[in-house]
Amino acid sequence: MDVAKIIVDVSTRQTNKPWTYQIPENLRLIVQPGVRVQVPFGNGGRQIQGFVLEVTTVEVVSTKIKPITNVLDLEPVLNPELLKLSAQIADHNFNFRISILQAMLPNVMKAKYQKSLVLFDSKLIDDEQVKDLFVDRDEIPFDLDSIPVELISKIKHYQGLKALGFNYYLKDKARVKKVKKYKNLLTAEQYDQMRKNLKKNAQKKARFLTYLMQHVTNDWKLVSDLQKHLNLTSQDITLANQNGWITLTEMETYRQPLLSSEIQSTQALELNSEQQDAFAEISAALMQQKPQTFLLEGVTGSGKTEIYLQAIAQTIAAGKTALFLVPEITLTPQMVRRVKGRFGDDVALLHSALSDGERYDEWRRIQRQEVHVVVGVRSAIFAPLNHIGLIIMDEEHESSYKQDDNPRYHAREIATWRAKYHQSVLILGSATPSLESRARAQKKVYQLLRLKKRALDNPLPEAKIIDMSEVMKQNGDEIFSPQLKIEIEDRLEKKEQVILMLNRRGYANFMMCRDCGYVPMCPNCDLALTMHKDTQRMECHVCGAMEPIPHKCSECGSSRIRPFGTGTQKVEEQLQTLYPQAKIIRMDNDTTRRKGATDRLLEEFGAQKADILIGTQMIAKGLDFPNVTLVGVLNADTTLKIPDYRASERTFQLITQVAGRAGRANKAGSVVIQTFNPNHYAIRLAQTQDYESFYQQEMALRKNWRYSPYYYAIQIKLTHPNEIDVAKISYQIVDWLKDKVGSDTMIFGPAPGAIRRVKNRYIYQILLRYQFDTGLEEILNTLVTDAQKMIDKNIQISINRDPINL
DNA sequence: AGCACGCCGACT
DNA sequence: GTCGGCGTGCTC
Repeated sequence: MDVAKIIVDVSTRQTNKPWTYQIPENLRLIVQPGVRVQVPFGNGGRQIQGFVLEVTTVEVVSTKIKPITNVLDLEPVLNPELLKLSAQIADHNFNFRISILQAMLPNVMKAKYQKSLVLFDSKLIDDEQVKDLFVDRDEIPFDLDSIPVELISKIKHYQGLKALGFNYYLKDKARVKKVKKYKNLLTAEQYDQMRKNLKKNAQKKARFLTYLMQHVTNDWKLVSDLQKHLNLTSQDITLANQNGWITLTEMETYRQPLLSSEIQSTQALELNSEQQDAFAEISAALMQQKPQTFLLEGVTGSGKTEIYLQAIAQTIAAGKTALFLVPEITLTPQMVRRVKGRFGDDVALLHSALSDGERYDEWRRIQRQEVHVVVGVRSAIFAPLNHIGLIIMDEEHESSYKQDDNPRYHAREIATWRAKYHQSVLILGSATPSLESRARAQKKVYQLLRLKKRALDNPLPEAKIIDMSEVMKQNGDEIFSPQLKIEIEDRLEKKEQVILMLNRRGYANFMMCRDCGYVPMCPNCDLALTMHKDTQRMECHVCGAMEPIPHKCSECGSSRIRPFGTGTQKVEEQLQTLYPQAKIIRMDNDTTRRKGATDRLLEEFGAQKADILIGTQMIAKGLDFPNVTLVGVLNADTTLKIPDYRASERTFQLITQVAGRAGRANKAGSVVIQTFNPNHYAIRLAQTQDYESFYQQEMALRKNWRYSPYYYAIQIKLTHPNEIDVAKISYQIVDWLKDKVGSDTMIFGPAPGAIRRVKNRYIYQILLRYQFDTGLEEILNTLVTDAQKMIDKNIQISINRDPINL
């Protein structure tokens, strides 16, 4: 019997392996690895989506094997490479395979399920409420929005009597956009003849026929163009069709967010000698088709992008394809214009700002091998390109390439895997490489290419460090130092622009009662609520819970409850008071949540409609505004204080990057860094943009403390509604692990999470650090599979490799 | 996840 | 004696 091994769309450990389904005779030719199918699952008649991994024949026929209901794709949507990759990512990151498979495809291809209630026999129903559900239909959608909860048990009752039943539907949200096209049916002479035969007053028809006569071709043209041009109604078109002037058809089209025809094409720029040296190395590897990884380390403005573009050009010329990953925030319209300007329609764009339909279309263009270049964010690493010759990961140190929630994977890990699979060149680029990558370059696993100069030869901005504890002592201002104010005033006067970064959104960090010290906390999490003045709410930045701003302390009744700490909103307010004439733009999670808001704000700032841009770390990256000559880091310590061994690395990267925003064109820029730790090495070295020294110092510390890149880290996170239970279980798991892990593997904890409770679940974590432990992956996969049923059903375990947040 | 099955308390 | 509450375990 022909059967298919299928991964079903049920996210549990027990279903994280292929299930066998019979292939019905009529589907035998279509069912093949990589297609999506619809299969029955469970004994309730439920229909779910599945992915075919392989097709085989079995001798022994188990009665349990059910047949596939239907096929959702005529052609595979996942190629053998991606199917294979999905298994490895799932195992390596302790994910469900189904969620990886879904992450590889556009959102619209994820199954949408609908359940409906069907009336079998109305005579068996005597309850009026239930009868009323079916007014003029005998099938209604069944969901808790449309069915009153109190009717559920009655419905179950009638289901037992066979008066009612359920139907299950699986919907494919993928919609292909169609467009109307027409083709000429007659020759120019014939059109001319018809025009002559028209009545004198048929002016519109005459214009129509003249146009057709002048534009006779043998291909399909857009009806919409015709209509726009001659101001025709759809009736005119139908008539022309009936008269035999033209023939009509509907054709598939792509939703194109940015037409390449609207983009000016650009030429390759000339490389300076440093860039040429780096490019020569990459070019040689591409030419020899040598699988080589490069770490391109270059200060902001050193012209990394131009090297990428020329490497892509060379890849295309060799008949191969290129994958270009950039972090979310750097994929700005300017960036898109630059790439599309160079490669035109040969580029597909996978960006989170696209609508689901647009992303689906871009994906299909890639799937059909209609493009050679893919530019996109993290998930674009799964783009179904064949014959990959080059993969580029810009800003490779960016933490947005790794996501701590499902599905967990690091785009760099996948880039490495795919580069190896395709034997292609991989370029990791950054001004401040992750220590992991820089260390690999040290060990010659990667080839290090360095760009030390800015491409346009303008000097790096001059940076000052301001000791805020001194400022506090002298005039009590905790937001702006006098030095920073002087510089801001200077720029306002000169009509130059200012960027200020404060890595904390909201108005005030928290509220506190001055009499009893009470701090309003989130009801669901162990965390103080942040005050937001614009929405007049107290907001939890972890679970999103909101409360009104208290005017009286709920503990002691005192009205002396005040905001403490500073967020972007407060800075904006104070700045506006200090400089009423200045136009200020604030960019943080709150002002950019709406779609397109980020681009709009940046465009406004770029067009110099504002003097000051204040924002969280999202403004640190990739922006290139020539008129910005001052960058202020208001509180460099916010990232430094995070309890994570990467705190110094992140602080260094952030300050270095934001400092790079100053003076990018011909104007000299300056940077003011305000801090309470003026002598911290991360801040000192960021002042001089001295990555190499930072790398040396930080590596010594990491070695000493046995952190990455010397040791790998795996975090086991346990959550449970009860704090005592989660602690108990955590200790049991540590005991269980102790006998099984390798001899050099260190187990830390269990310890309560940095935030002890999130969304009413208590958090405990265990940290494993090791250098070599080949059996660990399997042990941990066993742990997630078995722990739940063996210990406590309420426990949730998630395992996270190299976690970003500890 | 979502469904059925089964064991227990409350009610006809 | 029956209904329906939720805890438990299985799904090709």
